[in-house]
Amino acid sequence: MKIGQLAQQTGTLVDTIRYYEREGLLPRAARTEGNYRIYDAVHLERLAFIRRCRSLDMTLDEIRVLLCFRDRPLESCEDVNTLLDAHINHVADRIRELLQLEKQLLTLRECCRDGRQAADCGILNELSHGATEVAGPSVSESHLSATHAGGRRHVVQRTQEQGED
Amino acid sequence: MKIGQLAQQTGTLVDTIRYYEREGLLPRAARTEGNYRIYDAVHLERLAFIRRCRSLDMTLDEIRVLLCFRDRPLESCEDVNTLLDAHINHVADRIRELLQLEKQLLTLRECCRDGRQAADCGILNELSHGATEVAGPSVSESHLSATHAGGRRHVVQRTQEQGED
DNA sequence: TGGAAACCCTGTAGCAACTCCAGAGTCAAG
DNA sequence: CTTGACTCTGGAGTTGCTACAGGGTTTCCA
Repeated sequence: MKIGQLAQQTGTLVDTIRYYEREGLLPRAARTEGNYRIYDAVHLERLAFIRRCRSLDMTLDEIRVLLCFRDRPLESCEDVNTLLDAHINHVADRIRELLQLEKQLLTLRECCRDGRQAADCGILNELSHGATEVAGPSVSESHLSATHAGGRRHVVQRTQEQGED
Repeated sequence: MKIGQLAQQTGTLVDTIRYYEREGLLPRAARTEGNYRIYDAVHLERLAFIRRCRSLDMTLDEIRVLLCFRDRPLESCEDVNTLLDAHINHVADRIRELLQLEKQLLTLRECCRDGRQAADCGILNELSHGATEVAGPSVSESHLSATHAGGRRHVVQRTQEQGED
């Protein structure tokens, strides 16, 4: 099958598939005479695996490791467990951070219940004046962060339509 | 004061301060004869404000809006409240997403309690085989995402030491 | 058969919010 | 006068894509 079909079947953008190939997550695809990439069921399986991992918010590096294990089925899978545990810890850490952040924000929000002049706004005053410390890396001292996505703003995976066969 | 001192007092990297200036969050600083930036208490206050907002995980765009209100103290601060409410919602959404993700990961982890061969690893099998759907954008359909930081991996704000005065 | 539509190719730039580096200039102390 | 600490500018790199531009290929339909 061609790249567009693979994209559709896995809910991936064509560009993303090419990106994974560049990154070495997918092997270089064979080509037709016209230089089109062609894929088979093995590719589809592998890409589906990658997408499933991504939907669990794993990094490409983490996925690379998992793929590595898939490719060597005789080795012990202990490191898979370790990796997953680490990932679970990342997520748990981030949840804790965000809960704390939420609390701070709600406290801040309490400072100004109704519309006033900005000069009297409790929120602006609070932020200017600093009950919250400045330097303290309260959030994001672990390797993961960001309430807002880095670089992918509207991730509406709109698999482009291909003529139905 | 010079940029290094400002950096130290706010727990900010020098590069970050210059970046904020480029981005228009800080006004262009006056210069010495030797072309060094010089700052005063007003700059320090403003930077501290920015850093406090950042520690609450606001985007630079959100902060720009808040700074705008600070600069026009006679206007109503209603939009400040609105902005903060929106931000709180972002954070709450993200928490919900991550809690769901955590649950999925823990379920996955249950698939392989002890070290086996990778071929028999319940986790790898589960990921390959897809009880979790592929295409579903379960995580990150809102505009914010990322368990792992986009672009800043270890955000250990190590304010570089300057000779003690 | 011809031409348009739909698909594919490569390469490059952009996002957010920085961080880091090179290569050069400035300044204070010894 | 040199050393070292500090500063400057400009540019590249980070993550995981996404979105072009500017071309080539295939397919479909009249």
